[in-house]
Amino acid sequence: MERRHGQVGRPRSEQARTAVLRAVDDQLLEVGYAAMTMKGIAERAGVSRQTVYRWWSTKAEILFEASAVDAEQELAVEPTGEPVDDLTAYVAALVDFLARSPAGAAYRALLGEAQHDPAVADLLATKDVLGDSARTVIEGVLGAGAGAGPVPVGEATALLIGPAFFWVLSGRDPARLAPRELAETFLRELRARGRH
Amino acid sequence: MERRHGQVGRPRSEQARTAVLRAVDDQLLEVGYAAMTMKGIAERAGVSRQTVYRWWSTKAEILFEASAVDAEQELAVEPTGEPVDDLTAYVAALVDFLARSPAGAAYRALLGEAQHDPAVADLLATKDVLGDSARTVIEGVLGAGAGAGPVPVGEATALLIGPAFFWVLSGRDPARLAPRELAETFLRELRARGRH
Amino acid sequence: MERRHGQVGRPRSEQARTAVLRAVDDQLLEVGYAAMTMKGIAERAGVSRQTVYRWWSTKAEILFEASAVDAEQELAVEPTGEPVDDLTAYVAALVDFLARSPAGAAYRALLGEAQHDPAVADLLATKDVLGDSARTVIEGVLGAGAGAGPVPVGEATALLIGPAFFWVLSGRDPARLAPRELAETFLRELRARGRH
Amino acid sequence: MERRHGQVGRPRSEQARTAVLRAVDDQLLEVGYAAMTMKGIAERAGVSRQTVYRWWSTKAEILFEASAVDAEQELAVEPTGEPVDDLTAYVAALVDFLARSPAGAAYRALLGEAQHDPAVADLLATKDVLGDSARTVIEGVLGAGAGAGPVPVGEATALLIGPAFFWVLSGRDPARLAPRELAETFLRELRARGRH
DNA sequence: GGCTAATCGAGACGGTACGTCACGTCTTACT
DNA sequence: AGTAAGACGTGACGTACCGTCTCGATTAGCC
Repeated sequence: MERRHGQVGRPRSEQARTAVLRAVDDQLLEVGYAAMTMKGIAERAGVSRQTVYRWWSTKAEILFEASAVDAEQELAVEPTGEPVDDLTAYVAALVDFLARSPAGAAYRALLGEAQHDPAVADLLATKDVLGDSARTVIEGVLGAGAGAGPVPVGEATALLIGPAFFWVLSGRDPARLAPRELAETFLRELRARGRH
Repeated sequence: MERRHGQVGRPRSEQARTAVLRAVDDQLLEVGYAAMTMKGIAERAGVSRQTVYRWWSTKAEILFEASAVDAEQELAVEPTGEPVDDLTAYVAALVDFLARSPAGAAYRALLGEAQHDPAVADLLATKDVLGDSARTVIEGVLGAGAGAGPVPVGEATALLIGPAFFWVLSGRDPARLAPRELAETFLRELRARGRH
Repeated sequence: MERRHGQVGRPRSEQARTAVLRAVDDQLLEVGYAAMTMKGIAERAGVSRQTVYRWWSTKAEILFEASAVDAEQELAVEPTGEPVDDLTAYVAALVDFLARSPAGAAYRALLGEAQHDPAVADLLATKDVLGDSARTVIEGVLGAGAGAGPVPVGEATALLIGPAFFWVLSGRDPARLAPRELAETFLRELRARGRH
Repeated sequence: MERRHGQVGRPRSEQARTAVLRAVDDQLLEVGYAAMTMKGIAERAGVSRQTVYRWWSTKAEILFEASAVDAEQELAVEPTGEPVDDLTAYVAALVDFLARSPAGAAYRALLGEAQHDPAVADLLATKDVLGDSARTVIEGVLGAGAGAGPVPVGEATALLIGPAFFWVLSGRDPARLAPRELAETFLRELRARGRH
């Protein structure tokens, strides 16, 4: 009776899985997060409602799985060796992501839900997309181990991301944001604190 | 047939209005924004559902009306004449508001909704609670007309609010935030830009 | 605040009620009891599912309400003064009802359900359609107060109804049943017992 | 490669078959016919759902196979040579079967289903459990070939079974039934008709 | 004091999505 | 070929809230 290796029963349909992830992306753009329903996703994916529920509990979970990979890619910047340029590129990528990318729309929707739904907050807490990307850039600029310096990485992250984050989420025009100035401001502050 | 002045018919019940606003506040704390329903609000207020719909279209509208005044009060700081102290007090008030106050919970819920619901975004755009309070403080520190200086007020606002805003909304622990350091950082940057 | 007389709220829609009762009758004939669903009834009636559930809990309840009146009418026979004729007419009506009438099909379906669903059994127990009609006929033949005679009415009822009831429910051909013989048998037995 | 006689491949598991039949009996008593499901039977039997479906189409089929043998046994009475006693014993057995025996509960459930499900009606028509047992008793009393007498066996069967059958299926209390009186009534009628 | 008109409560209405359940079929690996 | 396991599409279940509607009752200004 015992089964030692290999899976038992019919294997999960990879086709169904990707169809759902694609459907949730489409639905987000077409009808928006609020109007998105489990039923609608299933129908759009050509998959039964039961199958959706078998693998995901909420639309937030599906959206998270569907957008996490994209988010990481869109927030990665190649280091050039020049701190100001790297930081500027990152801030620009951040604004693009938050304000213009589909994956960013998903992220904003989830972060919005997280403000009043603890389950979604927990979900987002499993992967700090913004914080991770910012830390990577900051450490690339300062050298690894920068967190041991005068500014803890967590706080530095907030200084770097905060202004752009607030700008976009409060509904301000992303075109009126100057990534290079934010990058320079951040660098200036790092150096100022270093002098103490 | 036309009536030029004065309303005809039974006047709106002020009692019903305040009961609804109170109910929406209570419900937010008790069940949270997501689980809040028009039906629940009506029942909690001891008012018919029709009456709620007669005066508000969505729970967001009610919540906005119920929390706007509180928000303004909680974000106002008395000027002391000492820039660092004023800014520190403001940042502290901001964190308290966002992370600990009921009115702040309402604001975060609405801002969250706004990320995926244009109607709520429009609603929030009618009153820039955070921006206005920040501008008041900044102008108090620099003197009015500071916006004409080297840093536009809008951008300065983002620099001041951004880090704390991101910190709280991304689910980080508000206790680990140092308002005074953020205030000093902000002041340093203002002066640095002034030297150009 | 107190309301002394008259109904409160929107009154129940008589149109919806009759549409549902009619729909359940139609569905029984068209798709049969087993394939009948609350959803199907609602759609057929042009009524929302919620409205059906508001007034009835199960399809059995609806069917019972829809067929009870018909059943009573179909089982009523006019007394002629001649016992054998009255009893024969009744048995004939009983066979017609059970084997050929829509209301009888409803009754058989409900009685069938009642064999394995206590809720339906309770429902049927609220109105003994067959027993009542038989008692009326028997008392018409013997004179009221016949129950005080040698044969309790309950038992007499079983003697009169039983054979035809078994015949139809066990799937035998109703055409091969001779109502007059059953009526004569019943009368003979009544007299035989009277002689003891 | 070809195999000429005997079956090819793994033979049907007798263990699985009996486990299913036992499970369906258990389930009938524990949860009742209505709440009995193919899934539940399979799990209870420790057998895969597919295996159940391979050998039976519906729960009615399984139940029929599981209870038919028991039914026959419970309705068989040993002849004593005394007509009244034999008939009385039979009626008593019939009432016990219908009202108190697990196999009888299965029979009632199936007969109930048959009232609104033609497939079940066909199934039951393959074996006239009640009719056969009654015919055996009647022929034992009258001598074989009794059907050629004044009362066709089919009709006699209905006279003998009908009252008790109606009594139980219409939900009346089986304890208030007098088997001996029904047996005597039946005998009286047989003799009365014989005199014509 | 009667009339008109808008509000209020209650609650029924048609909708639509929810999350669950059982159905009967299928696709694996194993025996 | 039979079996256990379990995913699949299907479709009804009963519930919840949506926003609208129809009632009777209430409360004001106006004639």
